[in-house]
Amino acid sequence: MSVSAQTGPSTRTGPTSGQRGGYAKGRATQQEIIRTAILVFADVGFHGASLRDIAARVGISHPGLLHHFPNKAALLEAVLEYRDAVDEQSFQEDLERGSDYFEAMLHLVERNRLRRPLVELFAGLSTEATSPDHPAHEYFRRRYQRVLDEQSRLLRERAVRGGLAPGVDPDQAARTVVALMDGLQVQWLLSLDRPAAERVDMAADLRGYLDLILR
Amino acid sequence: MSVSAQTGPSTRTGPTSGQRGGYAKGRATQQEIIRTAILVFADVGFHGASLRDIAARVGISHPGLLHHFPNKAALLEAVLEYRDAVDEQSFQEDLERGSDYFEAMLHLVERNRLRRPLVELFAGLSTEATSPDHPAHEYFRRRYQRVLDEQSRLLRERAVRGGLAPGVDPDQAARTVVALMDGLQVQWLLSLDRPAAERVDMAADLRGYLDLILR
DNA sequence: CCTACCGATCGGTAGG
DNA sequence: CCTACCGATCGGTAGG
Repeated sequence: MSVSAQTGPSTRTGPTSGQRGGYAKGRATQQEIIRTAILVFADVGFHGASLRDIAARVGISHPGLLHHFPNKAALLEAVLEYRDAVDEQSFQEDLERGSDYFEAMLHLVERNRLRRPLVELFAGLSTEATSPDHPAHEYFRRRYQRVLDEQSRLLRERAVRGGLAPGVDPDQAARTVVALMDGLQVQWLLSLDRPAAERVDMAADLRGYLDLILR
Repeated sequence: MSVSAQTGPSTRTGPTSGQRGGYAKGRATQQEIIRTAILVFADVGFHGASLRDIAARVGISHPGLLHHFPNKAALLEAVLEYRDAVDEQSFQEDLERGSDYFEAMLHLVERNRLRRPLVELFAGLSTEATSPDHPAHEYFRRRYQRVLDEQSRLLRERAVRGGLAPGVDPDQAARTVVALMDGLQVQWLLSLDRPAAERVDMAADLRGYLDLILR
């Protein structure tokens, strides 16, 4: 898992394709650090996490971890980029399979049910990072800007085609959709203490709102 | 608070009413610790906060702080109780002044605009505390249970009087209202970087949703 | 010269 | 409430 030599020829660019073993092992270790950091950050937040804990779970020393990521903030950045890449990939694949945008959003929310650590991570960091001096502040500021802009654009497009219920403001609806997804994550995470039948169904509740505003 | 010997006859509960000056100064210090702790917890979260920092801002040593609150979790509890008391008081006063429940909710959200540290605190802690071993986990579990139950009850009452738009499920709407308030807080906090005119108006967006489901 | 780390330790801080 | 500390652990860096 953390040791996969990969010696064969490769057409890839970057350090992945070196001769004599290349950096493949290093990349594999980085991936495992990122996956482990997601679990730990999700559990105790960025401030609460210790590099020693993350490193120990991976089976290396914490200076070993710092060889791959120069500091804690750099690790956080890699984690956020990883999360975005994972989401963006499956979302795009969904769109290419013919889903419309809001369907793809609902599928994304449904997939999140199987990725509790990622949800915990994102929910926790997005609130931690509202502090202007948090290392992920800029990341989240830009992320929300981007997501809200895209959401507004889509709803305005629908509005001109008559796809919005009367009286619905596209910008307000965009903020509401995003807020709803964030807020439902908290309720869903808290509901995981309860039996499966009583848990919050994030996709169903989001669909409930979309049914109110789309037509 | 956790150790109140209470030997003399007193009609009041707690150490507030001692003779010879009593514990008034101690209570004042406790209040200042709580108010300072709100600022610090809001800024860096529970895990990120240090008792020495809070104590220093109050002007005491950190063992001095621990004289008032036996540990970090106890301080957090006091902070949460303080927040609830503040909110509950103004909310009830609002209802007594004749506001209906949803009006009072909107007023609460409007008041939050002037209490950024409390909003940061609550937004941050509510996500931190989704982890089952977080010291505030039980508090938030119960709080959401209570708020959602009350919200559902109110919406069901409205439904039987015909006060809900057709097709709106009261339980789902309850979760949506709560999720919306939580999610909008994150967007509002992030929008504080921007000029006042571009900031998220939490009350307006909540009203937008209520207008969709109430009638 | 490279990689992938190690054991030890830096100055400070955690809760108690 | 203070000073004076504890066992441990924090993020980060030294030389090898």
